[in-house]
Amino acid sequence: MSTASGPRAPRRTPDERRADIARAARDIALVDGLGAVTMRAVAARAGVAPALVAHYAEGGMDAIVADAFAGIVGQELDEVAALVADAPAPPAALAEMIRTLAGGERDAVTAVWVEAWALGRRNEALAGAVRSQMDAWQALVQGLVEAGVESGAFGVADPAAAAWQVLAMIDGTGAQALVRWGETADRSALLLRAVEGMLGA
Amino acid sequence: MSTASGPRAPRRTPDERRADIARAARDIALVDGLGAVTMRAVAARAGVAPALVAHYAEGGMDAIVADAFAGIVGQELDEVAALVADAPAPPAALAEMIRTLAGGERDAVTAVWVEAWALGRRNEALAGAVRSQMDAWQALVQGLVEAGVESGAFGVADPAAAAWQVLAMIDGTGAQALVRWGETADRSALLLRAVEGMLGA
DNA sequence: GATTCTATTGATCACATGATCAATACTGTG
DNA sequence: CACAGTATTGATCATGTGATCAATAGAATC
Repeated sequence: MSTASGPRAPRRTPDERRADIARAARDIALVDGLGAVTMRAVAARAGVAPALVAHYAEGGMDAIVADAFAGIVGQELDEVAALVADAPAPPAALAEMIRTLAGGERDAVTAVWVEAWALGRRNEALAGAVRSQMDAWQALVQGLVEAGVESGAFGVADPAAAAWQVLAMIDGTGAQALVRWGETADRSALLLRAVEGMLGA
Repeated sequence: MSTASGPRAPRRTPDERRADIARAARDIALVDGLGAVTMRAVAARAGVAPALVAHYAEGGMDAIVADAFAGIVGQELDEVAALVADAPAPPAALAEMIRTLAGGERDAVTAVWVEAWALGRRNEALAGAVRSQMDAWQALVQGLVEAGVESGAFGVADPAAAAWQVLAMIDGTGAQALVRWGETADRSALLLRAVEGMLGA
């Protein structure tokens, strides 16, 4: 394989190329994990020479990995936020959120989360991105809890703490599922019941 | 550094040497993470040539990593089990368990857990070890919950499910703490309150 | 003391990683 | 069309990984 990369890639705008590379990095992270987001892997996926990836990686590979994480998780957050916004009421929104998060379709994203926690110890850019995304998630869930409290559907004294607990629960079950522990079948249903209990629904 | 490793290591029994290597692997995992448990790193720590580590690694490096994980987590389980056994009643045992797990003294072990979940995707031996340890933890917590239910301290319909939820909560908060998210000060207190709520204490 | 057994090592592969830099080939401008 | 600007590349470095194997050195046995 040496350093070959086929014919020369068509010339593109730096912004376009940057987008291509970022997209390739996200794809790889989802399929093979964040740890597989390597210079050569991204280059191959983007149909480009490894040196070009390095050229556009201003903060080094660490930055590309961090961006891939932020992109994947940010998109998931957007999708779930839309789901929550479309729900008729907080309880339904909560149910929908947990169903989509623990339904099994998003296991790849869960794996990215877990790997990000681990790799964040050695990649400060990634650690920062992880903290940002966690803040965003906290805000979303806290808003949902507050709406439920206001409508009388939830009975919780401290919405911020409750949101934090709900996220911990979701993250914990997600991590457990990564090694295929416990029955994945009704994972989402069990989780929903537990969270409803925590929120006094 | 090449391949130098100082003077020849004193000859030891295969069992002793195996124990030395395993110990070195555990030490490295606790300080620098499971991902740092490499042939050369273990060899250096054990004061031995890299080839000797390979010689004793019958299942390859993957097995050594898996053993390091099992050793670290197994010891933690033993310690917590002793704590639980010594507690006067289930509620006190629960409080003591959460205090020691989320107190901050065991962050290194938490990091090992999270890294094991991530690495378990590529290291089947490790994944197996992770599942075993999770089963053991589930058994411990479930026993604790059942004792509490029997004594009337906890009000829970399904102890197995409750144990699973408690562990998810602990794991989730631990993972979050890895990237230093949220106030670590009263982490243990918040977690205890949440878990008590889940158990109807 | 000589000999056998084996724990231990050095040297070396094959491969993968991130990174750098001069050289190349394309695009748009004059 | 000629030319300047720059996106893209090949080659190469330094480093790190797991693994293998013949050679060595030290202990136990006779």
